[in-house]
Amino acid sequence: MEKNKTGGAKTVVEATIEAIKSGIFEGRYAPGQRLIEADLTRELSVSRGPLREALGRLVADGLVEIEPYRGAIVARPSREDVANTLQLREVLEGLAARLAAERIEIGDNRKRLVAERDAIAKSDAGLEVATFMSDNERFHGLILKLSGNSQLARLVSQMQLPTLQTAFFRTIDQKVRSNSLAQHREILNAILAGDGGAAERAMRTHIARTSELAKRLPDALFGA
Amino acid sequence: MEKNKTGGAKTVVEATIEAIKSGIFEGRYAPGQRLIEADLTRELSVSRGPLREALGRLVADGLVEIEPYRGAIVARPSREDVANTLQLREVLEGLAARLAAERIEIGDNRKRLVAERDAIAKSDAGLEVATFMSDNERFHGLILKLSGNSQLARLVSQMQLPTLQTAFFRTIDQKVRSNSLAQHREILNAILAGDGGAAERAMRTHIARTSELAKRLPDALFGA
DNA sequence: CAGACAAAAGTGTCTGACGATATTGCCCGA
DNA sequence: TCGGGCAATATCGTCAGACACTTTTGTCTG
Repeated sequence: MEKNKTGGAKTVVEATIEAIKSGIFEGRYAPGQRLIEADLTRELSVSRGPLREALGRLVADGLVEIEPYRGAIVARPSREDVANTLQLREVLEGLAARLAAERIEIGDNRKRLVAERDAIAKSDAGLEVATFMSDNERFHGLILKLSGNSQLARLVSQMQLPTLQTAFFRTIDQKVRSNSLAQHREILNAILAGDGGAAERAMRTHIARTSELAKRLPDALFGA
Repeated sequence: MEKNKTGGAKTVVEATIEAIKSGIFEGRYAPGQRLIEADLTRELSVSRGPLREALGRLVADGLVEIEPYRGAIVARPSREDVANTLQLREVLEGLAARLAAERIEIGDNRKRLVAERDAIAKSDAGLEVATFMSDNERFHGLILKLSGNSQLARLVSQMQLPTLQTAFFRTIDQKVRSNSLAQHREILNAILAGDGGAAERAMRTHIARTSELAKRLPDALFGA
């Protein structure tokens, strides 16, 4: 039925994937850094088999790159990759917003979205970067869920550019953040009003804004 | 073993992936069929390590599903999965067509597209199913390439529903096929004319048509 | 100082083994 | 006879050790 979630990873492979993922998210493994099997087997207490399987799956997720006989490194997307990825997220999340608006009366969709709106309103004031990041992720994730298209959620989750996210969110200041929240509210209201067109436009504008901000990141963060 | 096939897959893992993939494409492994490691190691002359790694990557590609302690089976997407996937391909390939039109004067894009138009014109007449399939794949692949967004090509290639493709193309008759070719020509001309809007609309219509056809597939092909 | 050669590091793969889990089929008592 | 329980089997998940191959590093010679 459902996939497993954070916490109860059953197999060693899954646990290993989670460990490496969190290492990348938390910045313990930096973009471009080599991931040497011998080290990882020691750190994570797994043998090479499951470890290699885990690395292989992370390649498919775009978090890791492998070159034959040279090993695995934490992925370092180029500027072009980032721009391309955000361009796709614009259309995909735009679609998600439109679908969510069209399905607002299905199940408890409206209730969940209202709850999200309240949550945003509450944390609006003095907001930490970490709070903003988790709020942001929850917001986008919710809309993908409400779109009713499970493939959509799966695909976008593969386009998170996780190796750059922390760096990205550190560069934007409070004004930009509250601006972003305002856009979230606008999207939310359009969805709650059942106005698919407006929701899609608002979401696309929101992500286009993000693309502009991403262009300002320093060169050092990007790869070939 | 020997030096191997198309493209030059270097490692055993890659060769194994190719072997299983082609097996699925050619229908030698049917949707829902169990893929037992012991059998595959014998058939492909690889050991379990690389084999498991290959299966893991195929999972990420959506061609195979793995349930712990129960093994791997060839993926059997549900009707809903198929509908969702095609909905996404509609927006993604629509975007690709638009971008391709906007970039028609870049590099040798126009030349490549003209060559494709000629190729289509030539094979138009008495067309085999196999010919149609490869023409179709080449056409869609070319437009993705010409879009200039490499992420786009990568993403769509993960949404091929390969386990259903052969079955799908067998169900459609000659009239539908030549109809499809006509749509291809329309898309092509819009791109060559540099009309992004028209190209996107034509492509979206084309894929929406495909969605309609997919709905007519028999229940037996789909999974939970 | 350059090029060649040797050592080291690290990956790719194989083999064999063992415990864990799921499935199958049999046995037994009600 | 029939359903539940229990062992046997099939298969997977993981480990450990070994060796070949490739890339990288380091050193030596001319």
